[in-house]
Amino acid sequence: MQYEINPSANVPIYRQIMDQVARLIAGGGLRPGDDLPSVRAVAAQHAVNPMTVSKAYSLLEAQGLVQRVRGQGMVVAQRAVNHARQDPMDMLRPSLEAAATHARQLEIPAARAVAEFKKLLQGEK
Amino acid sequence: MQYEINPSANVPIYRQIMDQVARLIAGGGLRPGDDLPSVRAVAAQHAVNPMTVSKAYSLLEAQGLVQRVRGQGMVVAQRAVNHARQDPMDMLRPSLEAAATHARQLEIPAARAVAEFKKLLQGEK
DNA sequence: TCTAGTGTATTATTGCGATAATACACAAAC
DNA sequence: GTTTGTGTATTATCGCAATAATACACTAGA
Repeated sequence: MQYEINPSANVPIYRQIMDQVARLIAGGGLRPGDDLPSVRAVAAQHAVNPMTVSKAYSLLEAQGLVQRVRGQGMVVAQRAVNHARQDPMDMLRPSLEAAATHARQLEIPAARAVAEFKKLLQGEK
Repeated sequence: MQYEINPSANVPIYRQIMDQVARLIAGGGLRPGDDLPSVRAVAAQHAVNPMTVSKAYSLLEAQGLVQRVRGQGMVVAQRAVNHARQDPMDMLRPSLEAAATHARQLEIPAARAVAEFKKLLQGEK
């Protein structure tokens, strides 16, 4: 597993990690019992401070999505799926709304925006 | 004119303003010579500090998108359109890419994501 | 001229995200 | 038992975003 982290994004790193884990659990890419990448591994791969990763994991644990196994690591909680929102679409909608707002401000025709979106969805699978 | 500002977003307020103005100019919603909402008006409407709005305007001026008319206000620069990216789609793509990534992580079928995107584009026009 | 309306400079303060460098408690493997 | 690998607590520092409260320079209009 590998996180997609953008240090220069306007979204805090610890939040990028949290959101990705939450989506992967909701989507099924991460299942109860699965291990999460270790704090140090993530920190090294992305040149990020370990405490930043730890912060993300701690908050995920507080949300009940992840459990800490002492001396071993972080594991997706058994009840994580229940804690995830019922409809994954509810987690996607904010991103779609943002894109729709931007398209409107840019006065890009809906058809063109949709076409480009399709291309991006299919292309990088 | 009215900005859409989300104080609780993870994007800085001054950046939200900047991005909106840039998109409106690129899209044609704001044309050279048009007035921007006054610093104090925006600050009052959104319960935001005037200096935060001023910061956004100053940076937009540094980018050449906007000009300051002393004692009067901010005006969209004549050459603003040239300074805007050639293809507005280039300004939209990042949002679409983010949404596509999220859809993939949530394992939402492309067809469903596209359908929801269409709905959002048409619905709130 | 006076008033109201522009944007801005100034100074100080608050909170958050992130880093750095250690050190600790724990578990699995050899 | 020592080593290696988990996550975490601690303390301090840094930079940025935002606020607060004034004060200034300028312009348009009554």
